[in-house]
Amino acid sequence: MHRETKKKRPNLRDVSRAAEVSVATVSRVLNTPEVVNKDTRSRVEAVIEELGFVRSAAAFAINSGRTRLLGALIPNLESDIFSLTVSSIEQTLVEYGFSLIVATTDDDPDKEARKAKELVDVGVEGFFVTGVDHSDALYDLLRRVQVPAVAISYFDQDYRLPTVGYDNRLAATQACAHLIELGHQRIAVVHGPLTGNDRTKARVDATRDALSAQSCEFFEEPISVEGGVAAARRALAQSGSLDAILCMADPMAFGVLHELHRCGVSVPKDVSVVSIHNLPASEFTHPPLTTVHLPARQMGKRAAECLARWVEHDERPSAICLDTYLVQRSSATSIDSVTNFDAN
Amino acid sequence: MHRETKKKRPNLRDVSRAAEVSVATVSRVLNTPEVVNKDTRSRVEAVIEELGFVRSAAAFAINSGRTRLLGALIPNLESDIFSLTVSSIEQTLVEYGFSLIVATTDDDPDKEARKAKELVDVGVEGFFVTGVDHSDALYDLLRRVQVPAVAISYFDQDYRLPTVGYDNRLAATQACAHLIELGHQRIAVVHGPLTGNDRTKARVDATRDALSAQSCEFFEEPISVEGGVAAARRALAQSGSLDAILCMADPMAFGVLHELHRCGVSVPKDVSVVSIHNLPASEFTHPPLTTVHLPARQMGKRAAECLARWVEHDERPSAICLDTYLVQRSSATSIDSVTNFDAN
DNA sequence: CATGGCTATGTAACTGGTTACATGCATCAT
DNA sequence: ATGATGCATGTAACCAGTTACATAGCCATG
Repeated sequence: MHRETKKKRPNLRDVSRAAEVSVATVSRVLNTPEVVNKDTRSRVEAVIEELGFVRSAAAFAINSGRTRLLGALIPNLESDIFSLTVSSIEQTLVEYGFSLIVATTDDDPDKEARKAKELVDVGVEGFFVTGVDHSDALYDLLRRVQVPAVAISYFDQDYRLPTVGYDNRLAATQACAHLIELGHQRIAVVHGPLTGNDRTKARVDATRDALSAQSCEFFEEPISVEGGVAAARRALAQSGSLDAILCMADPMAFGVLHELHRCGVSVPKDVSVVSIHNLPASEFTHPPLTTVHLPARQMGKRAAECLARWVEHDERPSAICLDTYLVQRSSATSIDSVTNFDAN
Repeated sequence: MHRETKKKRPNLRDVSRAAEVSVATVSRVLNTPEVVNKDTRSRVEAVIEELGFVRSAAAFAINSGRTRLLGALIPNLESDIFSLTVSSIEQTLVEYGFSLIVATTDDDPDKEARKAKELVDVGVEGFFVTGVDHSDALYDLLRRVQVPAVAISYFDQDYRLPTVGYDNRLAATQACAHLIELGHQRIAVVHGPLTGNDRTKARVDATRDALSAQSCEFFEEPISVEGGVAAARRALAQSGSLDAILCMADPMAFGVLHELHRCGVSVPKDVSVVSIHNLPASEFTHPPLTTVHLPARQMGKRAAECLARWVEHDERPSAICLDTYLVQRSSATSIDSVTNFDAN
C-alpha cells in the first residue's frame, strides 16, 4: 500500500525541501513573486502544484493578524427583510475581500451574546448587530476585544455603536400619516413581539403617538404570514368596526390580506391596509400593498462598506440614516370612497 | 498620555507575566482548568479579566488544526428556498459547534469556484455546494485540499460528492402526475434559467418526459415573482388556450397567480396552477397553492449533520434522498369541473 | 584590483498559542 | 530516613507561516 494514506497536507518546509530552496523563497513565491528569479519561481510553483500545497489559513492569520472574516448577528434568515440585507452585505463584502459568517439570534439578547463570543473565538475582525437593544454581556465583549461593530436596521445618532439604518419611528409615522390623510379613524395595528425587538417597539411607539387622535387597537402576533392571519382574525372578531389595518411588517400584511379576502372583506373598499417594509413580493399581492419602503439592500451595502473600511483603515464611521418613504399602491384608499365595513 | 494608546491585544505571555506563572499554566487555565490549583487559577482568571485577554483564534487553529468553520456555496439568499435551507443549516451547526460562512454564487460555476477558493483560504473545514453541476476548478480544488463537501438540493446516488437532497425529477413528475390525473391537456410550463441550474434542468427534463402525451409550451423567466408575472403574460398571449400552468418554483407561481388574477383569469376555474417548493407563504396565496413540497428545512438539518460528522469523525456520509410530496390546496382542479379558459 | 551596488537567496527569529516532558515538593508507606 | 506516588507548575519544542537581516555572487566603476 502506498504511504499516501494518512499523509497530512504538505507545508512550506515540504515544498522548500522538494524545490531545493529555503522556506523564505517559497514564501516569497507566494507573496511577492516578482522578487524571485524566474526559473526559481517556476520551479517552486511546479512543486506547489505537484504537492497540492495550500497555505494554512491559520498560520497566515497569526502572522498578518488578519482573518478577513466578518460576522453578522441577525434575528433570523427566514424573514425576507433580513435575507435581503444579508444578501446585500455578502455581495458588497466580496469587493472588499471579506467573507461573512452569519449567526442567528432569534431576537434573544443572551443568544446573541453567546454567538458574538463564538464569532470572536473563530476570529472575526468585526461584526454587524441588529438594532440597539443588547445584553451587557455583548457590550462587555465589545469593550474587551475592541472589535469594530456596526448596528443595522436602526438609526440612532447617539448610540454607542455606529448605526446604519433607517428611522423606525419615522417609518411608522409615515404609514400613520397616510392613514390619517385618508381619513381613517378606527385602526387595528398589527405587530410582532415587542420583547427583544427594538425595531418593532420603535414602530409601535411612534404609531401610538401618531394615532393618538384615532381609535386604535393593537394586536401582537409572530412576524410571519401566519401571524398576520391570526391577527386579522382577532381584529375582525374583536373590533366593533374597522376602517383600516396597519401592519408593522409586510409578511404580516400578507397574512392580513389573505384572511381579509378569505372572510369576504374587500381591500381597500371595506378596509384599507398599510404596512412597512416594501418587500419585493409586496408589489404582487391582492391588491398590491401600500407600504413604507425600508431600503434593506441599500442598508446592507452601506453597512458593509462602513464596516469594511473601519476594519481596514481603522476609521470609525458615523451613523447613517437612510430614507424611508411611502409607496402608494392600491391596498389603501380614502375613507370617503369606501363603504365602511362593520364586523358585526 | 497613558501608554494604553496603540497597545495591542495582550497575549498569553503578557498574562503569564502579570500573573507570575508560566505560559503553560495560563494555557491550562484556559483549556483544562481542573488540573490547576484553585488559588493559581483564580489569580490567572483575574488577570485575564483585568487585561481583557482573548485567545487568538489563529493561534488556536494553528495548533489544533481546527477552525470550526464551514462554508455554504449557494446560488443566492433572496429566494426563500435557500434562505430557509441556510437558516436550517446554521441552526443545526450550532449544536455541533460550527460557524457558517455563506457565499453566494449566482448559479455561476466560475464564481462558485472562486468563492470556494476564498473559503479554503480563510480556513473552512468543509463546505456545502448546491447541486451537482460544477466547474473543473472546483473539483480540482476539492481534490487538492481534501476538504469534505456535500452537495445539497439534489439527489444523485452516484455523484462524486455525497448528496443530501431530493429528487428534482421526481418532484416535477409528481406535479405532472397531478395535472394529468386532473385531465389537463394544454399546459404552460414556467421555469427559471436552465444555464447553470441543474435543479431547474432536472425538473424541466422530467416534465418534458411526463407530459409527452400532453401539449405543452415552455416559458423561461428569472426565478422571482416578477419572472412569474412575465411568464404568465407571455403564456396568456401566446397560447391559443390553456388548461393549466405548471411552475417549477413557488416564487414564479406567486407571480403567475397575480398576473392571472389581474387579467381576470380565475384560478382554478379557468386555469389550474401547480408548482414546486411549498414555501411557507404558499399556503396563503389566492387561491392557496397546490404545490410539491420540497423539505428545505429538513434538508438543511440533515446536510449539516452529515457534514459536521464527516469533519468531526472523518466518516464520509452516504447520499440521502428526502421525500417530496404533493400538497393539494385549491389552485388546481379537475378539468371536468372547469370552464375552459380561452385566451382569445 | 578594490569597492560599491544590485539581485537572489538563505538563516533564524518571530507570531501566539499547545503540550510532552521535566522538575519541585508534599505526603505517605515502608 | 527513604523511596514511591501524585500534584502543581515550569521549560522548551512545536505548529506553519512571515520577514528582518545576513550573505553570496555578479557586474560596473574608479
